Formats: sequence, structure tokens, C-alpha cells
Amino acid sequence: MKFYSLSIIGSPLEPFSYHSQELFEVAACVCVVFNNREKKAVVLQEIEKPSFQTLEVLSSTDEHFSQKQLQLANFISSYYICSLGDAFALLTPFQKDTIVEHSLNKELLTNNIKLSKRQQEAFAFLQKHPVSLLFGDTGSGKTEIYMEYFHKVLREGKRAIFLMPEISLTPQMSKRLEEHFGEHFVMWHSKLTPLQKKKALQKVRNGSAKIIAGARSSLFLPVDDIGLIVVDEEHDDSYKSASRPRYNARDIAIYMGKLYGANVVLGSATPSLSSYVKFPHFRLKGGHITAKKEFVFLRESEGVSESVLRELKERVEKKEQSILFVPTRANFKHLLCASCGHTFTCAYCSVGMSLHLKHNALKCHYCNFTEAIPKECPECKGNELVSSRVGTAEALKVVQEYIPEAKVEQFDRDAITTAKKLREALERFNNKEIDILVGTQMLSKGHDYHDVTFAAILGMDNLLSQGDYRAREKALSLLIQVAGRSGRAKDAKVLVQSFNEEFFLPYIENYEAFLEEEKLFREDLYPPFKKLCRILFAHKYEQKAQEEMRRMEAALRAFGDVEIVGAKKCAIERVAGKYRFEILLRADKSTSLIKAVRSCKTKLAEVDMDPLDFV
DNA sequence: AGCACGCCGACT
DNA sequence: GTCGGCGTGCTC
Repeated sequence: MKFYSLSIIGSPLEPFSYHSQELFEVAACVCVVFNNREKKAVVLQEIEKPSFQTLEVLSSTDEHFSQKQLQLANFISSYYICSLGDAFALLTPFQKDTIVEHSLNKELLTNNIKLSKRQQEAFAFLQKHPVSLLFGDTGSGKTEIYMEYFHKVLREGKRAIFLMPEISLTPQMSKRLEEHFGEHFVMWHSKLTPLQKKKALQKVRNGSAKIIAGARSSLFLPVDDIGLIVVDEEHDDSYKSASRPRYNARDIAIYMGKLYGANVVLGSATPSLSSYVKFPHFRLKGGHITAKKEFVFLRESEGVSESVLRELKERVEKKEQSILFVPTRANFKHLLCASCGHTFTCAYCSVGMSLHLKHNALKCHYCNFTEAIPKECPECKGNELVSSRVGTAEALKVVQEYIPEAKVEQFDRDAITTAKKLREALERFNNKEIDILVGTQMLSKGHDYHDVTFAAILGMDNLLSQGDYRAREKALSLLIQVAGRSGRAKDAKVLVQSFNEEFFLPYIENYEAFLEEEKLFREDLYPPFKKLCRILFAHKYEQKAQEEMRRMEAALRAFGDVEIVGAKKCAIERVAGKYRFEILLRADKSTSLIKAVRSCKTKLAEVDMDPLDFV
């Protein structure tokens, strides 16, 4: 009889002991009964017979993790402070007896990419460093360099992972990679259907997929011969997972680079300060785009201004395309009573209800609670309700009323709900069936709109005044990214409605100047110079959440190398009926944070290592 | 995290 | 009487 320590996949608990007649390899997947239910588990090691009764392993499976995946799971579990079971739940195992194809389409070994002198220099630079930052403006030719690099990896008999923010996984990019790498290319993201997933996974497992492009989770596919990881748009916050474990795919890519002996390339036109400080960079400017861009600031706050409308109308008449950026969805973010000042807030969250005229509803953007738009104020019975903070739907309405002949479309999470809708919207825009796209952040994510001659950007001031340490970085990079969607083929005008011209303007065409400034502001206080960890407590009863927080706060005081920056209510103190408290910790080294938090983490506490958002 | 067990209110 | 609300405890 043999005894094993097993990690139950998906369980937040520590490993459990089982027995079996069979001999299992470390990292093999087995089936067990756990708490009266059948679960998959990972063999960690053989152990001595424990003092308590054990259950027998139900069966072995044909799945197993690799040694490197085992190390990766251990890293995730220790760095992000979660169970091994939670870490393994992220990974896709290998499958025994999969026939591995080594045949490579010979035609793909040669390629027709012609890099410019500068691009060649960049390529040489990237190859020299284990982790490097390709700091290249929109349209400066980053993608060609990636392609060239992928070809090289292929020639060396290895494979490459190409990470992108989910929304950038567009047909355009897919098509381009398909043309280059044919059957050796595969796309992986959460919106694939089960059948598509199965097919893609088969190609990954049998080795025919050499270039794996996809979102966060592509990092965890069963690939052991990784020669290169590219993290495109590395500044993008969506690389950070919003649920447990709250890992950052960009940072895990860097860890994996070391683990697999693969180079890592981070690419962005607006790199994060963290990457800029930590890694050597190569600056790629302008490139083959010769079109000029004119930036105009307009000191106006709410809504779509007359000037923006006039500009938009002018473009429509000239049959030119425009984009209009608004940071919020819906018609309005807030609704309040003009006579008594009563605000309409969600019954379950401490946030305002957004006004969605299309559905005749007030909607909470945090828990989705929906109710009819009230006719009068429940407090004072007044019937003069006013709304504020214009969103995409309202901006679209205003534009449509001003320019009835224009073809205007909404481009946000409310309108683009599926991959198909995204594909079709982008197709219509590129086919000139749309004059104006009105959208949120979604507009900024790597889509190639080649003929936009006018971009209007609203709501920047709200983003800038959000108050967390990255607000400046977030606002400025977003502005540059949205502006970068215009002026690709023809000259363009970018109109920014903001009172913060003094902050934005000097940096728009000189992002490194911003990074250098920001470095001074962050030194001794914020990442990457200091490490942060946020611990969240959420509970139905306010007192319970607060007590848990206080208990942990007290325990954390024992650690001299960890500073308790704050222990308080969250900025949004209630979400989905739960009261929320947080502790923010700061230290010089992440090991200090890990040690402290590990030692006194309660069940209720959710750890957010290297937090990016503070809501 | 699930999920079963068990104890108390409000309804056929 | 019972249906079902969620507090508590357990998972090798």
C-alpha cells in the first residue's frame, strides 16, 4: 500500500492524504472522492502512512502536469497566497500518449518580412535580453518584429506564446498570424466554444500549434518547449485577474521566462512605469506613419460639446470617419432629484444607479440590479429628476440628433457582447458603413482603424481625479491609446475635452518624459519601488467584516518590515449586499508581505498582491 | 469553496 | 404539521 499527498484541484484547502495500490508519478492527475464528491487531484509526493484513516484513490487518469507546471503552480500558490489546488485549477494538464507531431511546414521557415534598419536594431536588442521592453508608438511596426521573432523561434524548433488583452484578439490579428503560420498557429481565449477549445487544445497537445496567441489563460496551456513569450499591450490592466488567485499574467510571463529559459518581450506604446523601470527598453518611434496629428484641448466638462458636434458633422460631410471616446456606459452614470438632492443608489451596492434609456431602466454596474426609472423622487415626491455624467448611449443619441444622416454605432460592453458582434462592428467600420464609433475603453484596445481623421475624447478629468497612485498613468496612457487609433493613413485632429491640458499636453508626444516624472513621484512610496498588498474582507454583516479586518490588522502589527498603510472601509463600501473593508500593506520586498500575510490570513480575507485597482 | 446537517419561523 | 431560511462544521 502506498500513501500520497494530493492537491485537490479547485479546492482552497491544503493537500490531503490518500492511499492506493498503484504507483503514481509526481504531478500525475488522479480521481478521488473528496467530501462525498468526485474530484480531480494532483499527486504531490509519496508519504508515510498517516496516523488517520485515508480513502483510496478512485482511479488514475491519462492527464498529468509537467515538472515545470508543478513549479509554476508552487510559485503562484506562494506568491499570490492561495492554495495549490487553486493554482492547479488555472493550468491545463498534458495528456499521456498524445502523438506529438514534429513535422514543420518547410515553407514557414522562410518568410517575407522586411524589417527596417531600426526594426532590425530592435530585434537584435530583444534577442540580447531575457526580458525586454519594446517601447514602440502605435504603428511603429512592433507586430512585424514579433512576427520575425516568431519565425526565429520556429526555426529553433521551439514554440511561442503571444499574449494579448482579450479584446485585442480580433479577426485582423488572427488573419495576419494565420497567413504567416498557417496550421502552426492557434488562438486561445475564453470566448471559444467548447468544440473550438477542444480542437485548439488538440493542436497544442500534439505539437502542431507553434504560435499560440491568446488571452491570459494561454500561459497555462500544456507547452513545455517555450522559446519566447510576447506580452503585447503590456500596460493593460486586464492582464490582472479580478478573482482568486488574483495573478498578473504579465508578471507570470516574466517568471515563466526564467523557468523555461525563454526570452520575454513586453510591448507597448505606453509602457507601465513598473516595466519601464525594471527592464531594458528599446524605443521605436513613429515608423512608417507619416500622417500628422493635431491635439486641441477644450475647457469643457459635461457632455458632448458644440465644438465636438461641429467637428463630427464636418467629417461626416467629407465622408471621413471619427471616434468618440466616453469613459462610461449607459446614458448617464447618476440620477438625482433636483429639489431635495436625493440620489438613486443601488439597493445592494453603495454606488449610483446608471440610467439606461434603451431598457427604460436604472442599472447597477456592480451587481446588475435593475429597476424601472422612477417618475418621482421617493423622498420629496418631486418630479424633476436630473441625470449627470454622460455615457456612451447618451453621447450617441446627442450625435445622432445633431447629424441625422450619420451612421453612428455604440462600441462598448453593452453593444459588443459577443466575438461575432465585435467582428461585425469592426468590419462595418473598416468598410466605411459606419461614420462614427462611440465607445468606452474598448475603443483603445489595439484595433486597427486605418481611416480615422478625428477623435474626440471626453471624461478624462474624471479618470484623472480617481485618486489612486496610478490615476495619472491610467488617464494619460488611455488618452494616448485612444488618440493612437486616429491619424494612421491621413492627418487627424484629436480634441480633448478637459481642464487638465497642462498635465496632458506636454506628455502626449513624449511619454518617456511622463515616465521620468512619475518615477520621482513614486520613489519611496509606490510600485515598482515599493511592493503593495491589499487584503479584502467582504461580509453580509458590516460588523463581521470589520472585526475580521481588525483582527488581522492587529496580527500584522507584529511584522516590523511591513507597513500598514490603511485599514478601513473600501472606496465602494458595499457591493452585492456585502460590506467591504480593506487593509493596504506596503513593504520593500514582496517576501516580507508574503510571510506576514501567510501567517495570519483568515478564511474571509482575500489577498490581492500587487493591486492595480482600489475600488 | 461547496455542501450537508440542524434548528426555528410562516404557511398549505 | 412541513417547507425552507441560513448559521455551523467538515472535507484525507
